[in-house]
Formats: sequence, C-alpha cells, structure tokens
Amino acid sequence: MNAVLSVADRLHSAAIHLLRRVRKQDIATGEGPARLSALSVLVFGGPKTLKELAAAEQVKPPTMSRIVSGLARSRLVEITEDPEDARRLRIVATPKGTRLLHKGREMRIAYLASQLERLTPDELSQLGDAVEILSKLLQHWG
Amino acid sequence: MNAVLSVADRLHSAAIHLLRRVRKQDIATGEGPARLSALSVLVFGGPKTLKELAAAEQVKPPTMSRIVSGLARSRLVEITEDPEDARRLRIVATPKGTRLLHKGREMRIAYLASQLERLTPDELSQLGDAVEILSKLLQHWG
DNA sequence: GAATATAGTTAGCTATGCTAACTAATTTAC
DNA sequence: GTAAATTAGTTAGCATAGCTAACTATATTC
Repeated sequence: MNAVLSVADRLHSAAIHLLRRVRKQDIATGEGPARLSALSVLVFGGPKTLKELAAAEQVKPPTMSRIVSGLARSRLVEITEDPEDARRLRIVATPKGTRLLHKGREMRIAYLASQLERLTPDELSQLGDAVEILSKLLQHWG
Repeated sequence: MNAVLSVADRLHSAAIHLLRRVRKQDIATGEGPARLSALSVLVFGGPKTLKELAAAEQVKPPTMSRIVSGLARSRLVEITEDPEDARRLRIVATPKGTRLLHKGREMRIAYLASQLERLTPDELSQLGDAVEILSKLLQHWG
C-alpha cells in the first residue's frame, strides 16, 4: 500500500475513535453533537436560513429541520420569519444558546487537551502542524 | 489560548468535517459506519467476544449486540459458541465480510486519498507522522 | 392567472447510542 | 454440593440523527 493510502486509512480510523471519545463530553451539555455543531455555525457565522444551515452541515433539509426544532425547544435558537420572503426562516442563536455552546466547547477542549498533555512538546508541535495542513485541505475539499 | 488548547480545538473540528465527507462513501457499501468499524476490528484483529468488541469500539454491550446482529443478518460475520464458556459468543468475520470491508475501505480510502493527493510529499509525510502520534495516543487514552 | 420553482415540514424508514431489567451460565462461598 | 454472586449477552424502550417521498405555502416566470 502506498503512502497516501496508508495515511488515508489511519487518518480515518483515528478520526472515528477520537470523536467517539469526545462525544461523551458533548452529552454532558444535554444536547447531541449534530445540534451542537449546527449551533456552532449560528454562533460563529451569524443568522442563517434552514437551507443555509443544512448546506453548512452537509445535511438534507428534513434533517436540519428536526435539529433546529430541538434547538428551538431548548430555547437555544430563535426562529423568525424573513420579512422579504415568507418561505424562509431566520434562525439565530439566543444568548442561552451562545453560552451553552461556549461551555460545551470548553469542556470538550479541556478534555481533549488533558489527553494531549501526555505528548512531548515536539509531538504536540508536529500534531499542530498536521492539523493545520488538514484544516486547509478540508476548506478546499473537492 | 495556549498551544494544547488550540490544537485540541482544531483537531476536533477537522475530525468532524472529515468524517462527514467520508460517511457518504461508507453508505455506498450498504452498511453504516458503526458496523464497518466493528467489522474492521474483526478482520484485522481476529475473532472477538461481544464484550471485547464493545470495548474496542467504546460502546455499551446492548449497542454492540445490535451491531453484530445486523452484521450477522447480512452474513458478514458468523457467531459460534465459545466451547469453554457457553455465555460467550465467538464472533468472526466471514469471507464475505472480509471482502466487503476491503471493498468499502478501498472506496473510502480512494476518496480520501484523492483529496490527500493535493498535498505536497512533504505535507503528506508530516500528516503521516502526526497520524501515527495520534493513533498511539488513542490506544493509551485515559 | 396558470405553471413552475423554491423553502420547509411531515411521515415513515433505518441506524446508533443509552439505561434498566431480564435470562443463562459460571464462579465463589459456605 | 448447593446457594449466592458475578458475568455475558439480550430485550424493551427511549432519544438523536440520517435518509427519501410526498405534502403545504409562498414566489417567480411565462
């Protein structure tokens, strides 16, 4: 197996297992990962329509419809009508939603960071560089 | 934000977005990601009991019980009794299961690899080293 | 004004995760 | 040598999250 295939394979496996670990932290916020991820788009990207949110999360509209319903039920987002087009929804994170997102993010990152502390400074630096490469790649994904 | 926190945050985000993309490839095999991941443990790690599989996949026994049922229904694994302890199941990948795993793995990896091809050889090598560090960290997770 | 296109929802399916409560088998304790 | 405790897995029941197909309501186009 050539180098590209080998890296691809192990990268996939590492990503799966990393997220399984982290998911347990997310659950402590009382909201699932799909909701937290959608909420994060709203908090950092501002108000969105349902279709925009679905596209940002790479999910179909009925799926996002349910995610948004859940967030609204927990008062983490607020839904208003678009004054220019009554078909559209304007979805905004509430202050409560923003607070919860930040809290969850802190918990998750603190947990991850506590594990990363085991690495040597050199390994951490290597990992940091690699994540940078990967993030850029994901931004320009084909 | 210090270096550890920053790496933790970006690593998490990259893992989420990477898997969202790859999930679509997995679906083409006709089996979900949890089943493929469990099957992979059997193919590369040999026969396992249900409890061992659950532990390897960081999932509770009832969850793994259903995953294994699904795999058995599709004839991707075979379940026999442990001759030494009738409470235990011995779960083995069938030849069909092994073939499907390799096929799915090829599709997924080919897709990932086609994206990784955009990296320079140097970047790829850095990413490979980092994945190695990460895999080891995940094995000895606290 | 009628046909078409677009935004979201609803209904209904599958898959994955959990806990609680169960059965069956083995081990331990007496 | 049997009763109690432990261990392996299953079943039932709940929630989240993904999908497609079919629907409603609004806008746009012809």
